[in-house]
Order: sequence, then C-alpha cells, then structure tokens
Amino acid sequence: MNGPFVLPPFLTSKLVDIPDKIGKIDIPKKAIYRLSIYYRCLQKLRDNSVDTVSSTTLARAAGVKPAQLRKDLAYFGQFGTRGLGYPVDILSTTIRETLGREHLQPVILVGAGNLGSALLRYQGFGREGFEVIAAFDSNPEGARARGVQIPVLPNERLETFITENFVKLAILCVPVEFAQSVANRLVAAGIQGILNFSPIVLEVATDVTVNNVDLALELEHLGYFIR
Amino acid sequence: MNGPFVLPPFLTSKLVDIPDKIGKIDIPKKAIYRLSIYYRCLQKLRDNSVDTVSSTTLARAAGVKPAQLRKDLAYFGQFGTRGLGYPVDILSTTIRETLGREHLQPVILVGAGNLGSALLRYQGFGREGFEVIAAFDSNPEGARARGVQIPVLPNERLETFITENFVKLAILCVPVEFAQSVANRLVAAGIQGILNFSPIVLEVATDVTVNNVDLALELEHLGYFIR
DNA sequence: AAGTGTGAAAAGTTTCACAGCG
DNA sequence: CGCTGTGAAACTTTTCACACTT
Repeated sequence: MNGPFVLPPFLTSKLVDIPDKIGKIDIPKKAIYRLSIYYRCLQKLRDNSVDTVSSTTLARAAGVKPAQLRKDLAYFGQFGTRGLGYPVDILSTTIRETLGREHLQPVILVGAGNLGSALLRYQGFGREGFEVIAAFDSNPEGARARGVQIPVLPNERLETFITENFVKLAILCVPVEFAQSVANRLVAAGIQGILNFSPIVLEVATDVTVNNVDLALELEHLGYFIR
Repeated sequence: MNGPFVLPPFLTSKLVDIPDKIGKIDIPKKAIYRLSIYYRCLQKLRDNSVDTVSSTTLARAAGVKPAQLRKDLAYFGQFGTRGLGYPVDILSTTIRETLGREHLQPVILVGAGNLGSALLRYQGFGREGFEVIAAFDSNPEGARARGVQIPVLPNERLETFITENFVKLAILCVPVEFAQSVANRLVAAGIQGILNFSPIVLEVATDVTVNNVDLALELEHLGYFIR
C-alpha cells in the first residue's frame, strides 16, 4: 500500500484558465502537477520500448486512480484509443508541449549559499530539461569556493542579465530576510515564475507564479502524522 | 532495475482522523500544513512581544483568508477571545503540541550525496526544532569529505541505529534507483515518516507518511504558467 | 473484450454571513 | 463595538459507473 502523495498547499486560486480552441476551460491546478508525474512515467515506458499504455497501468505508476488519469488527460484533448489505451510517444510529446517544455528553459538561481550551491550541483534539474544558466550572489567568490561551476555573478547584474537572456524562471535561495526584496527585483525585471525556498509567503503580482518549497515545513508536517 | 510498475490503489483519504476528547473529528489535510505556517508567524509575533493577534492580522501574515484561519484553528479547539483575538503564546504552544513538536524530534538522513550533504549543512531544519542525529551513506568517507559534521554511518547500520535511537523520521536523498528498496528498509526498521527527495512514488504501508519534495517537478510545474 | 471519455454523484475544502460573547 | 466560532452555502476535485468505440 502506498502512503499519501502530499502536494504542497495552494495559496492562490484553485483553477486555471487555459485558452482552448473555442473558449476557455477550467483545469484543476493539481491536474497540472500530475501531468509532470505522468510525463516522467511515460518517459520510463518509452525507454522500455512500450508503445501503448492503459489508464490503469499508467495510473498505477503515477500513484493515482485510473479515472483521475483519464479525466486529467481529457482536459487537454483526446489521446486514447478505446479498447487499446494511450500511445506513449504521442501522449508524452503532447504533455511536454502542454507544460511548455518544447525548448530548453533557461533558469537563474539567486542566492548561492549552502542550499543554493547544493541545488546547482544537484543534477535533477538538468536531467529534466532545465538549464540553470547563471547564479547570483552577494559574494560570488564564496559561491565559487563552494564548487559552483556555472557563472556566479554579483547581485547588481541581476536585472540586465534577466532582460538580456530572456529569463523567465528563477530559483530563490537567499536568506529569508532578503527574499521579498529580491523577489520584487526579479519580478520587475521580467521573471514570471519563482521557485522559492525561503520560509516566507512572497507577495507578487498576480501574473507571477510562486512555487514554495519549504523544507522545514515539510518535515514539520510529517511530525503530525508520526505517533 | 526497471521492473514492472506495481502500485496498489490510491486509497489515501483526504481527511485525517484525530482522536478527540470524545470521538474523532475530520480535519482537512491542508489545514495541518497551514498549521505549520501559522506557527511560524506566531513565533515571529512572539519575538516582537505581541501577545494578542486577530484572525485578520495572522491570516494576512500567513497568506490565507481570516475565515479559513479561524476554521483551521477551530478544528483543534477554542483559543480566541471574542472581541479581542488570539493569545499568541498559548496558541503557539498549542500548535506546537498538535504538530507533535513538544520534544526535539530525532531525524536521520539517508544518502549524503550532493543534495543530502547540502541539506545537512542547511540550517533550516535545526532552526525549526529538528535534530538530524546521523546520516547514512554507502561511502561515509565521501560524505565526510563533503564537510558533513554529524556522524556518517555505513548503510549496514541503518536498522540497528533506527531501533536503538527510536528514530521515527527519515530524510531520503538516495539516487532514485535505490529509493524504494531503502524506503522498505526504513519502514521495516520502524520509520513512520519519510521526507522523500527522489522523483519516484514510493510504495509504503498506509501507516507511514511520505512527503515528496520533487525539485524538478516544481520547476516543471512553473513552466506551465510562464508564457 | 478491453479500455477510453464523460456526465453525474460523492467527497473534500473554502468562503460567507451572522449569531454570540467579551 | 470588535472579533471569534460555526452552520450553511458555494465551490473545487475526485470517484463512480456506464455509454461508446475500436
């Protein structure tokens, strides 16, 4: 039996309007999260040269129920063949496009301290198709000393770099007391999505998406369930 | 290595039964997440010698609506004074107890590679009252070389250590291909909560809680919202 | 026969609105 | 008066069940 797959809480609206052929449909935000999980499972299937998969099998791999998987996919179109299942390759490509991942997405990381520089060494982002193209720190030398390979620039260069490189995504790892002011600068410079590791609720314009990863909070949450 | 995907039905309910004076009440899981956020805000208020706070003020700090805050707190008892607000100190203590954090909670970390050893250096956990008392790695020397200060033990000692030290929480940072088998060992040894950093849906007994922190997935999710 | 797509029902969560208390 | 506590309403998400297609 598998335990709960706990998704982070959403502090904003729960539905997402996506432009459709005709009008707009409402898609649960959680469905978009699950899309990423499905994508990963599909890639694994493709690696194993499976070319068709049923909702039951894929759902089991992703840790959801078959009906939910079918409903999630149906939000984005009709991909399955009745009696047969879903074509792994087509579905995989479609999800990739839906998630806006056709092209390698440039990302910057701000705050290359302990956690920040570890994230840079962590291979996970690159493996999933993101390229962290630069890091920013008030003390670039210190970050380089922590073994960061990519360019580490001083904070002053933040705005020009974002503009010149059309960066839309940022990973924010600065100490909590600077998080809001740095976030303001990022947004002003054109950043549209922030992966925030600071334990603070960031206030940003509504067209900016903030995803919080609060490590202590996750651990704390577990504390409730152990007895 | 890539066996068939086997995952039992996703039976996890979205509600949590907590033992009450008389019977049991159902509490939204998300409310428990928010409890941690409230707790943090309360600590900040306490640091600033505020002794009473209204739902409006606290809710704003936590990024939720006042009514939701009141409802969340009401799940656990009546703490407020009508016309006045909530007593910061009492509320803070109560939440702390509710989250099972009266005592310092021992935690182990398994897999002291890049990400794992960074998490160990990261001060966030300790600051929030968790103590990572030991790390485990197939190559303890390597982890020590990465500057890990706490004891790094070989994987063989996992079971005995967990039993002898009554450890209930584990942070799992091993490479994805080992995640499930290590999780099995953790659970068999008595671990009840796993903070899982591997991009995999872990299968565990229903009485074990798994909290997933999937960094690439969070970034991918952001990708959907930028245009 | 096998398996998708989907309306409808059920379950879960948030918000409202106001009674009631200090 | 101000603010909590809460039933009821509104809303969101999940699950069911089955028509329908290959």
